[in-house]
Amino acid sequence: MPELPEVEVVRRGLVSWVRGRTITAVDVLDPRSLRRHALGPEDFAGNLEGARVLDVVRRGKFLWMPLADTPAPSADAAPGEPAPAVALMAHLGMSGQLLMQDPGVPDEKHLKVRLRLSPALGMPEQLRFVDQRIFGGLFLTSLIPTDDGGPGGLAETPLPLIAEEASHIARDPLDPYFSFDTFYRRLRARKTGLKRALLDQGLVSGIGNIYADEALWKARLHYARPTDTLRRADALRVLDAAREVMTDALAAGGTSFDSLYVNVNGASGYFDRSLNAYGREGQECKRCAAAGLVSIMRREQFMNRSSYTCPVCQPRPRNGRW
DNA sequence: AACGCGACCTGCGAGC
DNA sequence: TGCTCGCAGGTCGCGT
Repeated sequence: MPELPEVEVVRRGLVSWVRGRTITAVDVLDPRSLRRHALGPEDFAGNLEGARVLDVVRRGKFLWMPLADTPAPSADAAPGEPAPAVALMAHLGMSGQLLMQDPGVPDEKHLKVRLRLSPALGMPEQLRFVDQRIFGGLFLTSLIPTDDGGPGGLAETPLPLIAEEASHIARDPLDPYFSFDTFYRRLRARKTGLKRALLDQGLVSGIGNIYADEALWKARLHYARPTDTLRRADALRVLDAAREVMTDALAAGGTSFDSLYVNVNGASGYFDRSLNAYGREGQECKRCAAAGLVSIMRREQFMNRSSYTCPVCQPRPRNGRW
């Protein structure tokens, strides 16, 4: 669901509301949303109550809040040893939302976790995690040192620490520290199709099914194009396309078809009006139409999900070659 | 080691 | 009306 632009919209919204505030109470309404917190809901709540939120940072689609003043470290920690840095991690999965709400607002149908925050003038007092499909979730994670410059993303204060659970995630194309050379070298070493590689968060992060199709369309490349035959110019074109489409989507407040994808204030983005490939089965390819040609966008199953392509300007690679 | 599939969930609309 | 099916923007873990 939410891909990089949607998660970044949430991060930007959240940071102004929660930075510096203390979590005073935690209500876990559905423990399934804490599936990745191995120690259970009581441990989760107990460690959060009294903690202060230092920032909101992101790596790919993972979002986390480094915390201060978390309760005492575990009993087996050596005396005098500083408590390990801890963060509240959030992943929105396919349908997760993080919403700032006033206490009087009725519980959302799929409200899973409520964090009550210390009062602050003119600011909502609750941060709510709402998730219909429960593919997303919240959990606590350690922050571990990284030599790669920190979470990067578009964090205001990139720390030289990264959430352990996100340490396998590559940088995203909008990250100033993203290295095209590294990406291209690793891409060429793979024996797989281009779209599968674009969706691999360990190779390049933030791209999901919508923006992969948009970037491939823009770059005139087919999703099954073998990565080990990609020329540098092809890879650069599709990466630049991903960057453009995600930058535009970010400026529009993200893509959303319905109320499932909203910012922290509950508002939807407008980027769906700008989509050229995703969801356009049966409609004319806009680029072909502009050139006076008629070509109908098609939808195919790939990786158990839909892929939208123009049969004319994104021809399927033949016998493993271009 | 890397690839590719199935599992994890709920809800909606289409078709019968 | 009510059932079934297919579909939905992600990630992880397993088998090969």
